[in-house]
Amino acid sequence: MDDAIQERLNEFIRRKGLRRTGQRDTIVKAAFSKDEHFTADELFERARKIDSETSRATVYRTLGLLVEANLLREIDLGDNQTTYDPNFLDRPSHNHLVCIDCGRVLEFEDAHMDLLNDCVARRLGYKPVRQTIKIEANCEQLRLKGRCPNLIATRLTGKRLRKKR
Amino acid sequence: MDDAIQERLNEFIRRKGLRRTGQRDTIVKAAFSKDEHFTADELFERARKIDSETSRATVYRTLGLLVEANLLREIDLGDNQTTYDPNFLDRPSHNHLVCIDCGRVLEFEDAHMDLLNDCVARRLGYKPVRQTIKIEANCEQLRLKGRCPNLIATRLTGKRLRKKR
DNA sequence: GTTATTGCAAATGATTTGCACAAGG
DNA sequence: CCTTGTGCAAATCATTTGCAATAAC
Repeated sequence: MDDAIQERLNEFIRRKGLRRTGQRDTIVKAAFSKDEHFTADELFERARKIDSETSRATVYRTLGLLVEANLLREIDLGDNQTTYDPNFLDRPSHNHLVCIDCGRVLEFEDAHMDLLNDCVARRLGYKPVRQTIKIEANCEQLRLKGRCPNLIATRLTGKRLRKKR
Repeated sequence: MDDAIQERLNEFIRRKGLRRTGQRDTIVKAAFSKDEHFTADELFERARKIDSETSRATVYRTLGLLVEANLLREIDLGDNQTTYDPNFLDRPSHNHLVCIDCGRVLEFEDAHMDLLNDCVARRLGYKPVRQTIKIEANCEQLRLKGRCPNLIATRLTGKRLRKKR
């Protein structure tokens, strides 16, 4: 996957008269090492493991570039920080379901949905550019059986249970 | 409209063992005086016109209550502050189209969309609680005719052209 | 009278920025 | 070289919170 990303980034960098640097390579590598969503701070931690000199400021600046180059997309998971989604290159129009119980985020795609949104926008006199759908939902398994493996895993790791701060 | 809101708020306040206060009445009046979306700061300004003693802290605390009571809903317009939508009592499942050109926000409802989201969530094993759709789009009028009345109005008032901070 | 509420100022936490130094082309 | 990139620490900005004074019930 890294090749396509590197190439798009190089192209973007060239077009804007910017420079390819070691720091940017490090941060890009960290960002696309998994297909998981991440926050600026999580990326900072990952990048530090590759190069411990990495600064938060550069992480933020590089995130800005990657979003502008359409390699990352900002999503809002309802905690008060921006989450970055590295999966829009592969699936350009996916959306998110956030489990209210455990905070788990599922991605889904639906062509009908895309089409419908497109129609709605046009009917209103607009040309749709981007659509964001977030479904917040409860886990059926938890509701019916009183337990949900994700919730248990979440509690164990303490990750992604980010409500309001 | 104010009656239904007051009643729901009173009920909520009673149920939680809270108190009805002059400040809360002021802020609620300010919040529901128009059907426009607003930010905490905009509400603070409005409330100040009714009672100049009003503090920002109380506005934030009251906003929290109103959201919890389902009288207001938080929406994310992509600037870095929470926007509050007072129109969910009337139209519980509406969504938003944000004009990329002028920042204007249009509300729309679509039953097919609701149904589709519902199906998608259930197929994934979840019971949908809330769904948020945001369409970002360009104004056709602006694109075709080179001008858009909203854009002009926006530029004149300087309001709602909030990009990133 | 208790307990919740308020205003103020200080604290917080994510993100941004100014600046002097370092590194790409 | 000349300009862009980087780390650091300080600055921002929306939002939250501790606390002493005040107001509901």
